[in-house]
Amino acid sequence: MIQLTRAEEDHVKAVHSLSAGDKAFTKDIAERLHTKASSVTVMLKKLAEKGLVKHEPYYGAKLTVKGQAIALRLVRKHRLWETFLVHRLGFGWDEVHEVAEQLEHVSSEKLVERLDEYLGHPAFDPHGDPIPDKDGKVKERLTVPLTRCAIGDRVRVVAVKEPSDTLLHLLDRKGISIGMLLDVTARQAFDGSLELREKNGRSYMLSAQVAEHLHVEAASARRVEKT
Amino acid sequence: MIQLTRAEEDHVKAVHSLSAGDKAFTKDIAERLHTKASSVTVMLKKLAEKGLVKHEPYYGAKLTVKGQAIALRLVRKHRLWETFLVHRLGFGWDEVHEVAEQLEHVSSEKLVERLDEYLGHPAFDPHGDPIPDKDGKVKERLTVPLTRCAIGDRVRVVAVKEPSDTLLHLLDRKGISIGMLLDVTARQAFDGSLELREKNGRSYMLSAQVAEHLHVEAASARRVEKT
DNA sequence: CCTGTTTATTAGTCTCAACTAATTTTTATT
DNA sequence: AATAAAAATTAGTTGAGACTAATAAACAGG
Repeated sequence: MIQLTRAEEDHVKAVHSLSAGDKAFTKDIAERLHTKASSVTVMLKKLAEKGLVKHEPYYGAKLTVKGQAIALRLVRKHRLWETFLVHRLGFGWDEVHEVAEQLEHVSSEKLVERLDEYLGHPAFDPHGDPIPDKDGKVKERLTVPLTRCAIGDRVRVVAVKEPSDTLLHLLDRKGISIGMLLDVTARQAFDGSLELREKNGRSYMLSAQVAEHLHVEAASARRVEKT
Repeated sequence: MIQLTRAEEDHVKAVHSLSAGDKAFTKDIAERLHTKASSVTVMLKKLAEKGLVKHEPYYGAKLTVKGQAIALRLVRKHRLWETFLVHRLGFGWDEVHEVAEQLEHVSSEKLVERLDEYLGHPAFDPHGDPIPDKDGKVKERLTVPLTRCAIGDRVRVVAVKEPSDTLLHLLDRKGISIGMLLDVTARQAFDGSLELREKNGRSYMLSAQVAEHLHVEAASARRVEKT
């Protein structure tokens, strides 16, 4: 198991999350890492030499199998730490990203496995994103953005995608959280905003922008997770 | 609160632990950090400019008040993490130093305070070393090396000083741990080795080298700690 | 008190990972 | 198709933090 520098790990992870199915582009990686395109190019060349990345100059980068494995281990660590921070230390879900970003670079196989065990092998993190297991396997779920739902649907909130601190803060304010069971009661024609109702009668108004980030599954589907 | 690099933090901590009361020497710092004296000199100059260290060339270094505060925060973090690893994740006390060394550099005020709370504000770490509180205060105890004890003394093991992995491993093998109540039953004239007996009748033989590292307090003194 | 040894410092080099500026390639627009 | 705009790469600097080699200061033994 090769030991990478922090910068190398950051780049591998960025390529991973920016190359959904396809390639990641230099500019986007630079933006993600708050760095410049030229620095990224150099790093991609280095990672290509190490066999972690396939880099086609001017056409983007994707991970090799080896790179994938490393990225998944980093994602695993990141999400386990987020889970720890929220479920054990009582952090708000809008406060954990930064810290987990640091913790994920601590290198100790044993630490990760013990932490996983301590948390009860959670399958999803506090934002609803799947946590890869020791072998990089993730529990897939069929989820759709709330915007895709029809009036009358009964759904369960299972994830917040691209969870910026401001979005999470807004959801906290409105009282929306992972696991909630909601009925879609109305959609405004003017702005696409949604009205939702909980079985206890409480109702919620969400803008289309917010609803786009909330992923749900049909309420009938049984939940897989429980941390 | 100035943000230091990892190397800077390591040097501050090294000066702290090597300058017990007095000064820390370049050579010793270098040895501690697995680096060379020349590198240390350069770093000391830098830390002196930042006002964290008083460096008298050729005569060693000591921390300023500012440097002290930083060192104590690092020690606090290190020992809290060690406690977490042992008491929550079930690590052996001989396995935690390396990992805590990494974790102590994670910078998040909130994380440290939450962790402290989660662990129940422990006053001592798994090796018996005191954990500075938020304000850098440590609970002092009057302890002596086991070698200083007389035949017939009843003592409680409270700390393992300079706990190398090999020493801790040996103690594990012999079944010696923090908190044990022991009677000093004999001392061999030939090599200074000690014989000790537990109230349950089990007896232990410890070499003088080992006994030197085991710090104890008179058994009558009530224990301060409980994690 | 001199001299060899130990310890520290200075000077100069190297690697990593960032940067800016200049150049090249691709893409988009007329 | 020509050219402007956008994106990527290359070249050359910089700073941090390590290193080696050379020099300087402090110390210890005779």
